[in-house]
Amino acid sequence: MATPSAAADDELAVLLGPSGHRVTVPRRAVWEALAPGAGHLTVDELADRVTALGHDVDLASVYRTLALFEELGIARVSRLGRGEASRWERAHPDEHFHLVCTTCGSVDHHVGELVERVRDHLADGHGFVADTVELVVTGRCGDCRPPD
Amino acid sequence: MATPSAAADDELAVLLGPSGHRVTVPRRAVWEALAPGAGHLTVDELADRVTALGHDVDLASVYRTLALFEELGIARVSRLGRGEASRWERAHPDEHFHLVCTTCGSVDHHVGELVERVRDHLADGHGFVADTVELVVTGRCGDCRPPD
DNA sequence: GTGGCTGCAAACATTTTGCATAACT
DNA sequence: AGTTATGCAAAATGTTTGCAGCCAC
Repeated sequence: MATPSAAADDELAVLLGPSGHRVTVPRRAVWEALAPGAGHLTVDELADRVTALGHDVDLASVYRTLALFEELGIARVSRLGRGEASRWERAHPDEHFHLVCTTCGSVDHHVGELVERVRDHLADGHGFVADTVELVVTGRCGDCRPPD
Repeated sequence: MATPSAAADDELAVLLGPSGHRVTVPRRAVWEALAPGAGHLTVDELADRVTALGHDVDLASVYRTLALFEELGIARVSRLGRGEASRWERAHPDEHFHLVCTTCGSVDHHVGELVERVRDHLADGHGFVADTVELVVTGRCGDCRPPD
């Protein structure tokens, strides 16, 4: 499959068109690589996936594409660990946070009402209008936790 | 004041002594620069403060010192913005989170029960043992918020 | 056709590391 | 004395940018 699907093509056209940005091969490829279920990808991993899809996109273009996607609100970045690279995913409508296992390195999403609660808490008289809420929890996941 | 105070000296001796680490000039200087109330400092800012205190400490030593302090649990690092450098502070006993204003760039602490609540929430049947909880909220602070 | 987008390469910023020397206990 | 920590310099990493040519619109 060396060509991004027509579906992704259309989808991107809808997402990019209104803002006057062009639909290009690198952008379609990055959007596909960033597919739902792909998890939290570093730019390098993303570039590898793009290559696996049969494209040869420069790292700089991947960075520029991601910056654009973030600006448009269709991708999301998080800084998950110490000294680690940024990790990207498609933006979800759901508020969620990240559970980073320090043993196996897995990163899980955790959708919950917690993030919303943070927002509410701040809205109540703290004079701070929350824009983004980034919640990262490190620890040991169920699989890596030493048995009790 | 070219010499770190005796107080900081004693304090560090207490903090480092038990673990067998030595009390040295760079470590005393970094500990002083990282004084409470100094806010969230980048390594560069920290190095500048060290210089202002009359010392000449190499950046590599600042990094090594901070890594040690973190390992000992007496300093804390956060990745606050996109592409930004890490910011350091002395570790507090209080759980807290950060409010980053996207307009004026200020970073405030916000001590609250929220972080604790996150921990409790995860402990209840999610199989994840939380180690650190990092909560960063971006938005507009009271001073920068447009009047209603 | 034209302006936005890409690839390339080089610059940049932050952080880490190897090694000989200096300093603490 | 015996380590351990430091300074220096170089490398590694992640990300950004300038510019000439290309491509979607």
